[in-house]
Amino acid sequence: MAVLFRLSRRSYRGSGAKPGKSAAWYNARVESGCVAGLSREDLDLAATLTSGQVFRWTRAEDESWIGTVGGRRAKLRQADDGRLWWEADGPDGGAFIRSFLRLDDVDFPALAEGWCARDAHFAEAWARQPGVRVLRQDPAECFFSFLCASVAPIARISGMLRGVASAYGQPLGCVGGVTLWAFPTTTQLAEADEEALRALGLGFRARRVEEAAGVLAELPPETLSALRGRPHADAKRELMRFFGVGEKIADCVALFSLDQDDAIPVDTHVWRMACAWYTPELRGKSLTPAAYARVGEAFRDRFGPFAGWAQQTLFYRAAVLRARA
DNA sequence: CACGGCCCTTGGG
DNA sequence: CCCAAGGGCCGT
Repeated sequence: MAVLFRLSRRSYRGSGAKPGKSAAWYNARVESGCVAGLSREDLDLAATLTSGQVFRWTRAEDESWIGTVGGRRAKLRQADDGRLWWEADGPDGGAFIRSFLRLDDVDFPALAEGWCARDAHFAEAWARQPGVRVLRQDPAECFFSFLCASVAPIARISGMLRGVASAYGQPLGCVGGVTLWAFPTTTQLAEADEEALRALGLGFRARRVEEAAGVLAELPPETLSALRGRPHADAKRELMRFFGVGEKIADCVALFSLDQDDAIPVDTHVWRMACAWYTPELRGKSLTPAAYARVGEAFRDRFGPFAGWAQQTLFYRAAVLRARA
């Protein structure tokens, strides 16, 4: 594992020239299939893709969802009976989709049943919206997504990331009426300077993205994905070496892309719920590192090794459903 | 260690 | 028009 160094502000500034993206036709073989035996409790595709863990999926006119994962295009549609119809770039499109949705390694309804019996607040959130899974994202896209997510509503995060992808990522043509770009590689993203990123609406996040891309471009491409399987504390410490990455963002990356299912990202919503329900002794206090650790402990104590999944259902209720109300 | 000021912008009321 | 939005850093 390469050692990552937290950089101070880089003196070098790139030219800002955008990489050529004209002659990029993507010709991977498209595969298709169906995942049978899925219920709405196993997966609610629409809720999962709008739950604030991914930001570049769009709904097509035929109710299907179009997006990319790690440079592969995918089209997903969940039928009323729960079955999931998919199209994706090969090879092994079916395994690729199952991995993204974590269908093979997490029995979500079984976990939720236990949590409903144990926790009335989870039960209420689950009754309103079951099937909000935690995805296995591409670690690099997840990392930059949450670097852009500071103090921004989901709609704005989506706008920033679409801008970044279309400016610096590989064009992948049009699927179901939706124009797709791969999320830029760190090498491509390292071409962006702060000014260009600010022009895309990133605001104070522009410097953070520029510096992180510059660091990652000098490291092996698998640097972030190599954090999978590392102890949570180690992975978190590595991530927090980047300027702009604190505990919350590190936990988001760990949970949503590194299979760290017990990571608890403590944002304002989770903090409020914790103070109200799980850690009343923290009411009125500020979210210090000690308090942050205490909230994570309380969630893990209550929900166990997949506490991050419980957190996502509670977050969906507190943030997404409330925002729509 | 705890607290507050500050950073950018924009979607939505 | 105004506000709040899934933070983090840097001072005190």
